[in-house]
Amino acid sequence: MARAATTADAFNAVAEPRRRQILDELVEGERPVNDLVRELGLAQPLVSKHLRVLREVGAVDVREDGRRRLYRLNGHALKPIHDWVKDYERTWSERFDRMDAVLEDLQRKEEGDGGDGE
Amino acid sequence: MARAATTADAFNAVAEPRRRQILDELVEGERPVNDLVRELGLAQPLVSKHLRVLREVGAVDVREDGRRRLYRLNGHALKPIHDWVKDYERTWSERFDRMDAVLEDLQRKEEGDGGDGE
DNA sequence: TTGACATATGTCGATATCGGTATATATTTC
DNA sequence: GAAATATATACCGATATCGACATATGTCAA
Repeated sequence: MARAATTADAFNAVAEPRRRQILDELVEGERPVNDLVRELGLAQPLVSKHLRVLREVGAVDVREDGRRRLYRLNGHALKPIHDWVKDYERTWSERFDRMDAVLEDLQRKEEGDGGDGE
Repeated sequence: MARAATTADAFNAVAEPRRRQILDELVEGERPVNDLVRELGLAQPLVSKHLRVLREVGAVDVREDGRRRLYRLNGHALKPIHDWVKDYERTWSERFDRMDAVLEDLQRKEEGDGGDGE
């Protein structure tokens, strides 16, 4: 055994900088492959392959248009990533520190005058 | 040329399910390697290697404690991931759809009676 | 039909990665 | 000092991945 499956999930799909670039382009809207090739400055086959990976994890959808294929973003596939990192936000965000402070304050107050007037 | 650098950034570090597991354990607090070995059920050298990757991207810090090494989470390294994926949230979140509706509504109103009463 | 255009796929080479096993390097305990 | 414990590193094999190039497939235009 060696090297567990990788390209099969959103986390891996997005680990490739070029694939992130592609998604960033598609945020602007539907685009044919050739546009991406020009915008990223990559070889066409390479772009097609990256698109395949993105397609396989559901991050993009394709639509036929004559001899072109229009790729569209499907950000829903990225939700698991968002959900996962979200839980780590408290580690760096000061907002949480301040929220903690407020909560502590509240608790202290409640303990201090348990049930007093107002 | 082949296979661009990978394990060098947070996105790749986190693409490995086991490494995510390790981080998830460390959210609970500082832990020695052996605890992680037990909790993940992996071979010790493998855990050490994954920890090395996480260390190199700054996602964990180490502290010596006798013959043990205590690893601690440093979620700050995950911020770039959060920042990136955040922009895609609008793709799946209904909140944004409703916000768009409200904004459109406001705009329509403003255009409808440009500068009228009140 | 022929040729130009748009895209996907196949093959290949170089290399990175994961996991396993063995071993090195502390550090504590006896 | 010797044995035991905790962790890191080195090496190896299998395989996946990226990028390059060539080529297949499909569509439009003349």
